[in-house]
Amino acid sequence: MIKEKLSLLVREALEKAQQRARLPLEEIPEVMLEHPREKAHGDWATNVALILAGKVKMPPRAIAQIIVELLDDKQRYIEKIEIAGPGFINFYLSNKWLYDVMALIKEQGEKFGHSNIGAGQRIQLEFVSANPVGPMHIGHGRWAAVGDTLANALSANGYDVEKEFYINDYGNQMNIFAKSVAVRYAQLLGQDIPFPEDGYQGEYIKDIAREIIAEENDKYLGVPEKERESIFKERAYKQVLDHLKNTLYKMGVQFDTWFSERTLHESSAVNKTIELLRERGYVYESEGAVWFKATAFGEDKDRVLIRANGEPTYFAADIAYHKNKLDRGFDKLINIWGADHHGYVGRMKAAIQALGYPADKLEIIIGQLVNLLRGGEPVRMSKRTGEMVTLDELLEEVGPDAIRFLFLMRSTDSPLDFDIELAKQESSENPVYYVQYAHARISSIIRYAEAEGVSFSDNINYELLNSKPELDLIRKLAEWPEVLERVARQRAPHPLTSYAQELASAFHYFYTKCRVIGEDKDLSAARMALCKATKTVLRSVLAIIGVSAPEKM
RNA sequence: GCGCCCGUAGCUCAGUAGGAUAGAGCAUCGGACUUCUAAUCCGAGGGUCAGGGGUUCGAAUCCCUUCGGGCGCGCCA
Repeated sequence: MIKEKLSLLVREALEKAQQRARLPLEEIPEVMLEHPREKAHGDWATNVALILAGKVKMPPRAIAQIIVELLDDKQRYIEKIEIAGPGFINFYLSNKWLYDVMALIKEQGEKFGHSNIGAGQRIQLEFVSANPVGPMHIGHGRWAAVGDTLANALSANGYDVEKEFYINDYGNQMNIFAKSVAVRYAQLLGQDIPFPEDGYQGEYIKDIAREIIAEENDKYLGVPEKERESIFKERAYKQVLDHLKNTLYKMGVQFDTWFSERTLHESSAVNKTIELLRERGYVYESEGAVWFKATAFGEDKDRVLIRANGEPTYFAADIAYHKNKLDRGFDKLINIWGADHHGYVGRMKAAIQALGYPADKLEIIIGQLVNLLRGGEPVRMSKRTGEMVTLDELLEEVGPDAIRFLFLMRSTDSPLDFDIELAKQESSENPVYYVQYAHARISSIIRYAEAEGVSFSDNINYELLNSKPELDLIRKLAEWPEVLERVARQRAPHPLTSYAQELASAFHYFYTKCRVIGEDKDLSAARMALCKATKTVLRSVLAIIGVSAPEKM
């Protein structure tokens, strides 16, 4: 891209300055290019002269002057260079490179902006991983949107990504779940028995019980309690899991792998992993329990792997799970966890190291939680009391496009206030519609041209695109590769929605200023090409965000 | 008490590796449709970047500290 080209040009100029002893340089620093905040300061700027000033003991503007003198722009992409302020070098690009971008978009289509910085690196991305004991809530929706979009962005940058859902289908919560269904079943069939204190109160538990009654009536009333619970556990589990998959499908999220925690216990992978850690010297017994020596890796406490009652902890299974992932040969594991799990990060990284891997083999993205509001009032949610708004209900009320877009607009470092009333009420002024509208408008122009029987030659004279709205729009298109790469590198999807809005805005502005289909055939052809290029990039952005690109609105 | 995240316009938030005059949307006010979609565009007002100190040519950004908010700190998952 142009950024790298400019950086290289400056570097070459510095090398020349070094050879000709114009600057007393020991080594050439990395040349950083950035977009100046002020458009009047050019398309790109570098502060390299300011950085060097201290080292070579010369005024920054004098250094900048030397760099500019020695800079050799063979491709003539630079229109003008200015030395400004304390010593910035500002580059004003020629229109030629913008027209080259247009040609590139036409040539590459929706692959424009994709890169190969991942170079086939295998990444395993684990996210959502909701417990299969109830419907997903809104917080899960945020991780679904963030994880899926991150996976898309990484793939577009040449990473080989696998999306995985870890099913916590083992342990006490499953038993409580089963018992809850069993009691509801009996109650619905007229038995007067109390509901367990720690049971799940949600209406969905009754729904599951009703379904069992509808299919098999009171067949299980005579079955011993233990056995009944065990049967119900499997039925209910399967049903909830199917439901989870369906909800995620509606969100547009599909996982490559669904990994069951149970299999780790059944295959004794958990025990084997503990033994492996023991061999490596990180396991000891105390107070009747088996402990992991997390303090060996700077943690403040050691952690229990097997309780005094002989049951392995969730943590033990999670270590086995991460070992399983590492054994599958991924270059990097990325987990997306809610902020309520952040205290868990240190010990998991300690475990990775105890298994013999560097800590950075595992990356953990901590996302802040979602606060659900309705008309400004907080909605308290609890799986135990069953008072909650499910992701399904939200999908029904607001729709997947708006949900994904709204969830991706904010940095995952910020807690997100999600007001249902607002999301519905604003739905016609929602940013997502603003972006989609730009796409629909372009489609409409294309339809109009077809209906009018207007045909364009393939030989497009891009130089006719020389007004401000046109050039601004092309400039915005040219930013796409930078945005996409940054999202992948920083593992942060939210710049995508900003970019989508900016691109839509640049198009809407162009649309009001420039008539596409008109008298001048050549100009019409060039503007149509610009519309199509914009459509291509918009589709690409929306595809990565996971939002539809409608032809009509 | 300790740890992580946050505090930027009336509201919700961006702000890329420390750069030049701190941005966007919503809200408010004022304009623009006889022409390819007005779910649009143009303009205006609005700020002690929570407070204080430090680092330097230069700080919303880095360091220290105070205040305020969220979340953790289980032989729960």
